[in-house]
Amino acid sequence: MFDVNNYKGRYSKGDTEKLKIYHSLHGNDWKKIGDLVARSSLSVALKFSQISSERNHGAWSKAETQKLIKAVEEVILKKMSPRDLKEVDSKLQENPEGCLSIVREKLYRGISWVEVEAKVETRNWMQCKSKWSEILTKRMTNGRDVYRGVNALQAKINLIERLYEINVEDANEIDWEDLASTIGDVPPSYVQTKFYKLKATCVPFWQKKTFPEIMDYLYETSLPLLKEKLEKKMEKRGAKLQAPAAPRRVFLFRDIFYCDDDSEEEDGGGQS
DNA sequence: AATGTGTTTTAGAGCTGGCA
DNA sequence: TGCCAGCTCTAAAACACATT
Repeated sequence: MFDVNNYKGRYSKGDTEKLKIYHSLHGNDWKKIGDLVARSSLSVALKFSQISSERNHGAWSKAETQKLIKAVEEVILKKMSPRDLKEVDSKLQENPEGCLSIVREKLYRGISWVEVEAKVETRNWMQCKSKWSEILTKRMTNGRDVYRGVNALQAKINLIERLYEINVEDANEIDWEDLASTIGDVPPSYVQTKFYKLKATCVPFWQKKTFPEIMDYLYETSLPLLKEKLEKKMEKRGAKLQAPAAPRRVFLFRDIFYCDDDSEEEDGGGQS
């Protein structure tokens, strides 16, 4: 926070090349390297850990995706307390058809991403994390278009109204978990990114504004526009709104970690 | 201090709907 | 009908915060 070399933006090709060279010269002396490329020591250390392990780039292959799902499942199971595991075990006994359930938060909180990275092998932890939240969102909502067409409009409206209502002074007081319910049964990180997007596209100079200022703008200026837009669309063709699904407290293991590869191809509609 | 986890931004591909 | 503007999605980077 107090380092003038923070907030320097992305590393260019040349920057990363320099970083490699300096690392070969100075080893893990991040402070020195940071000085040389005018970045904070933290920044160069993180960047190097990303580039030192040669990882795949671009779209995920099917096999990789499978591997990731499996890895996340294993890591979550491993982390469960002995008591939880016992419970799982006894449930398995009385109901061998495997209706194991898992509490919601375990699906996205406290996952050790380095462990996942090690199991997936071809991607680094950051990539794994992004990809997982994408997969999870899809599986939690199982195929509903929570953020498409009129639903997207309604979701934005709900989001702004709810945020305005709770009236916090600072963005980090927001309970995203709670806010998620205005969109549907989605992970909190999903709402977060939607909100960032919203403010970035609707609010001019948002970077120079405080959170309450941003909220005021969204509520007073953007909200009416969104409502108008929604109305227009609704009457155009009797588009149907999907009420946001209520968040479930627990999920069935098999609903999240199934390993068919119907993830791509066609959406096939919801089966059983 | 290093490592691990969480949050916020950026970039760009790809789709969609309005309009010339 | 084809093009453009604006949108969402996907991927990943940068930074912040927490733990050990």
